[in-house]
Amino acid sequence: MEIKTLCLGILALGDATGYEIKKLVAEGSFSFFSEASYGSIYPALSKLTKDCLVTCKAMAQEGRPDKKIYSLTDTGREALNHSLKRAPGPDKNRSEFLAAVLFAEAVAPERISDLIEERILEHKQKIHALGELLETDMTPGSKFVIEYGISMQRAALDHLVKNREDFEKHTMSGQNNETPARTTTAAH
Amino acid sequence: MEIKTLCLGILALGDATGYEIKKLVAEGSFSFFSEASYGSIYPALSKLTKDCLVTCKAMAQEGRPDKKIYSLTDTGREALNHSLKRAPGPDKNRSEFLAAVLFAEAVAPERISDLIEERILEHKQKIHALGELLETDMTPGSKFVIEYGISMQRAALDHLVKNREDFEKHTMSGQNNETPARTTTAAH
DNA sequence: GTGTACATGTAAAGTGTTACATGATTTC
DNA sequence: GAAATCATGTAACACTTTACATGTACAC
Repeated sequence: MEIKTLCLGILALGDATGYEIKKLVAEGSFSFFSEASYGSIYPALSKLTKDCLVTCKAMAQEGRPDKKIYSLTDTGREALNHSLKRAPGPDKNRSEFLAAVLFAEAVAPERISDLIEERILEHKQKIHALGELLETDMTPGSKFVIEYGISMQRAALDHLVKNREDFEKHTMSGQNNETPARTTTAAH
Repeated sequence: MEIKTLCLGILALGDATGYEIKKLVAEGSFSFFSEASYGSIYPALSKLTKDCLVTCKAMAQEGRPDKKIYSLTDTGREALNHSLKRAPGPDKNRSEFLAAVLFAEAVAPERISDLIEERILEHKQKIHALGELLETDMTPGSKFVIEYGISMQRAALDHLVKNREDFEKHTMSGQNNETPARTTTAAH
């Protein structure tokens, strides 16, 4: 999902400033399945304004840049509607953790236990954080989505707790720190 | 995780060509938590070779470009080890599906049911595909990681099956296709 | 004969992040 | 007095994808 569509969609939920969009994406209902920095949001909003998909009202403020409140136009709503008709692209899940687990197996198996330990803590923290979000954030959609996030975090946590011992046992026995199993050609 | 580190790690599991790395990332143990195209892999391998983190043996072939088999050097192994010492960055989960659900709530609630229906099918297919992978792919690490993927897919599937009815009921009653609830300022 | 698998590589275009620039106000 | 919150914006850089370029060989 490109940032422009993301902004368009967020504005369909209500008027907002660039700053507020950033907060939603960083801490709100969007936090666990999207990302965007100011450096991408502000240009996106400018472009959308230029293309007449949103309008912008500048509100003067003292000691601060004007607050710019963006609203979706009818054209913008149509455009969003149009892009919702196509099936959403597949999820993109990038996990340095999982990669680290696979790599550590070959290069530093003694690291795996710590890796999993820390991960478990992170999941617990995230479940807690999402739980708190649930208390503020209340449209059926955000509720559904945040609860989805909680389900996923719990599933990851459960998997780690249930399978770590078995996995660690396997990697311990094979302690091959400096000489990994080299198969003919990459038969992983 | 940048592509260079990804290549380095994959080569720690065994020698491979760029083509094989691409396949691993597209269909193998890495498929559900990383991504990379030829356009990023080949340049990455060149750079790694230039920096002496990997070496490259060209194998002549008939009617095809030389097959270039890359191997990790000791320096490369050290570099990988070094980067494994830092805690892995947080996962990046981008989901057009979840965004579409949130946006559809405001703009086209009648679309939600289809969206979820298709999603359920996709999860079932992915669970099946990962199950098949399990039968070929067998180091404890890949097994652990693929089973992790299956757990996550199952959790998503379960969540959708269990919560869709309740959620759809809520969005149906509020049928606000053309006039979404506009709060003062983005209180989603 | 059509499509897929094999096999590498480059260039242009797209998309995004990071760091910088600016500065008041409020909370600890 | 230090740090966070509010508020916008640009420029340089990083990274990646897409499309192109170039073929052979085998399966259906």
